[in-house]
Parts: sequence; C-alpha cells; structure tokens
Amino acid sequence: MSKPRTNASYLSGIPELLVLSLLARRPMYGYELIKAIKASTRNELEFGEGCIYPILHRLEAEGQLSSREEMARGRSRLVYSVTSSGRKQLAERVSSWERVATAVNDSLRWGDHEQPAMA
Amino acid sequence: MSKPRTNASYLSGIPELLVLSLLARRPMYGYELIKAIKASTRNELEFGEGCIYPILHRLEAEGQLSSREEMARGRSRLVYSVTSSGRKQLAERVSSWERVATAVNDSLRWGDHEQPAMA
DNA sequence: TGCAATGCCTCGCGCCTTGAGGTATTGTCC
DNA sequence: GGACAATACCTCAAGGCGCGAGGCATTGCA
Repeated sequence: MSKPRTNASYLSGIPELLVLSLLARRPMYGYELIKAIKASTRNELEFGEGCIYPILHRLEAEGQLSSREEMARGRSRLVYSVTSSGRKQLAERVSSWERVATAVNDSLRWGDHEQPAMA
Repeated sequence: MSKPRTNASYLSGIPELLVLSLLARRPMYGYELIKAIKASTRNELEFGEGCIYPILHRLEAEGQLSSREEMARGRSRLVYSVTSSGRKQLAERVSSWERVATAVNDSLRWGDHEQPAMA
C-alpha cells in the first residue's frame, strides 16, 4: 500500500537471462553473481537474493546449471557452471531478448520517418 | 499444463509502454490499438484483449488517457487519447525502458572487448 | 442461414520479482 | 571483548501482470 511500486518494469525474465549469460563467461557462486549483475549493468539493475537463488536452483534442476561446493575462508560456496544444455538455452534466450528489444524499439519509432528522407 | 510455458518473455510493462506510445501518435480505439501494436512490431509482439483493455481502463482512471465515444457503422467505439500527464509519463517510461535495455545489453556484452577497439 | 470479423468487457491461473525474515561464520573497529 | 558489517546460504508471503478463455452484440460475407 501507498508504495507506488511503479518501478520494476521491463524485467520479467531478465534475471534468468543475465544469470545464464554471466555464468557462461565464468563460474560463480550466488553471492558473487548477485554483485556481478549489478556491476555488469553499471549499477543500473540489481536483483535480490530471493530472486536469484530460486533461479539457480531451478536452472540446476533443469540441467542447465551444475554446481560444486567449494570452501573459502571457512565459508562454503556453491559454484555454478553452465552446462552444454544451458548454453543452448542461453543462445535462445539471447536471441529472444534481441527480438523483443528490436520489436519494442520498432514500435516506439513507428512512423517517425515515413519517407526515406533523402536530404 | 504440458504447455511448457518456457516463454516468460521480457514483457512486463511493455504493453503499457506501447499503448502510451502509439496513442501519443494517433488516438485509437482498443481493437484498433491491439492490431497497431502487432503491426508496429512487425508481428513480433501481440497482446490479447485481456491485457490491453484493463490497461486502457487503468490509464484513464489515472488521468493519463481520456476517451470519447464514436459511432462507426452501427458499432460504438471508445477512442483514447493521451493527456498531457500521460505524455509526461510516456517520456519517463521510454527513458526507463532505454536504461533497462542498455543495462541488459551491457551485461550481455560484459568483458567482450575490454579495450575500445576502434578499428 | 451460419460463420468470421468487429468491438467491447471480465475473470482466474500461474509465473515472477520483491522484501522481509532466518542461520552461521569471518573481519573490523573501538 | 563486544558489536556490527560483510559474507554466504536459504525460504516464504504478497502483489503485479500477462495470458487464455469466456461472454455479449452487431455487421458483412458466403
């Protein structure tokens, strides 16, 4: 209530896309990944743990990620890597994102320059 | 079930953005708008009536749209226009979308070319 | 006569992010 | 030595939102 909540737009599916994309470059553990997302988007996007951890679990259950435990300074970490199946999914998701982004931009500019505008 | 529904396609907030954007160019009625969205995105994006009509009603209730009734061939139509308040909202939504799209693309390309690489 | 298209509407399902909450260890500062 | 932040994992309830299906009425075409 009272909290307008008008933000948080345009983000459905984005966390999953970025998780796969970043993990494909370098295996990471959850906590690290959350900060990597923030850094890689220049602090523009930030997703909480309640968003990322469930995605990690689900993608692993689906065979798109695999994890191994690691110990570092007394803390255990679950380091995730992208499987070959996950890479395939990633490619599809990226192209899907590009199609959507292009479509939206097309619509936003629709009718802007009806004529070729040869100066 | 059985419908995989793996879609989940980056679309939250997009319908509202496109509704405001297209209506800002030209007043339209709901049915027309639904087809305009499809056309303006080259058939890439299509939103059902169950998605668009509620948005129209909400935006009007919020003062971002205004409507007037029109008769055409025995059918009545509700033609919506964007108010000045709606135009302000539209500008914000567009820039918000651009920031998100840029952030996602930044992340996807993160580390690709560390150096500027100006050919 | 029947069916598709036009034109409006509502409702419930299910997905997804958010935010808050919980646990445990390590490092830091006073 | 005690408090607190940071690290690192996890879960759950709430709410937003698109989707699909459904409903109603008229026009136009076959």
